Amino acid sequence: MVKYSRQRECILKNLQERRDHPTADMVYESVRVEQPNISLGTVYRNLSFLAQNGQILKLTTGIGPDRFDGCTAPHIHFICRTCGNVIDMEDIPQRRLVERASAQFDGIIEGYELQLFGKCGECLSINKRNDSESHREAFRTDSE
Amino acid sequence: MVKYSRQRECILKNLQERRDHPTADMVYESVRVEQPNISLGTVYRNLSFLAQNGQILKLTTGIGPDRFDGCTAPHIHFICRTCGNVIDMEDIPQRRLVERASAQFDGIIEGYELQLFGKCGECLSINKRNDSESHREAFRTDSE
DNA sequence: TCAATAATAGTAATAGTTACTAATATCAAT
DNA sequence: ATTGATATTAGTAACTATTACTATTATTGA
Repeated sequence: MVKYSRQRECILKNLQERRDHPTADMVYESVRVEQPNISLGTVYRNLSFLAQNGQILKLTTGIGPDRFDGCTAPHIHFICRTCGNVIDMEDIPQRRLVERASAQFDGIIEGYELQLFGKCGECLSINKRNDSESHREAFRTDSE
Repeated sequence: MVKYSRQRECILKNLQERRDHPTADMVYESVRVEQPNISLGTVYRNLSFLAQNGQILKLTTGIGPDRFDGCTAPHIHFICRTCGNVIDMEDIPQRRLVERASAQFDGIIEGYELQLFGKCGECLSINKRNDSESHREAFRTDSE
């Protein structure tokens, strides 16, 4: 039996209002403005709950922590291998993919996930900037 | 400057000879037969190294630890949401996917990854077995 | 209003992975 | 073959992301 909770509603609303793909920790920091006493465990628990209910998406990118998406309409995710950010792209439907795959398989295919990898526009321009600067100064690290 | 190491060769050979998709720990246990003193850190370091060189694939499934694949020829991975195992499937090329995606984007798309999710044949039959047994006995947990 | 129990905050524990360091192995140049 | 530079290692510590635990609080149906 599922009971209402102010915290869960706040987490869902937060995800639906924003257009990025935050980590659990980013949601935590953001929701803390309205719910100062909310705990990180509650955020994780509710993100899992909401993802299992299909109200949000959980994205495992392989680069840093998992990310979450309040938009459940079909679309593709581009993942930047440099900064780890996720960028939404228009859906490009893969026609008959599941049928064709099922034909060579004795399990059940429930769905698929298509992720694009590469370098985002921002990381590209940082690259260019660093390249041109490298004539006059040493390599600049993240930590400064 | 890359230097030869017996350990790295052994890890690569192990992955190329097997047809499953082992975790780092599974590779470690397997390689330990020939290299009893190899350390888990060495396995992780070399798996990352080989993946970056394109000699093996690193698969982040979102279910349990990362998995590795010695077969770099294009093919699709099915991931069982119940047991986490990865099963190879024939390639179903996504024609013009990257071109179409690039058109709406200012970054660089280097590649894509298509993963199918569902329930593998083995987990399906365990389900059926449990269903029919449930008439006579209580639910059997993993831990016994 | 009350009892049952779902959900929480806060914290501890865990899994997977990476970082560190002194010792060892590789390899190009003697 | 010997040497020196340095890549790689084993072993261990540290870290990050996530889950589990527990006493307390909130929700809800009766």
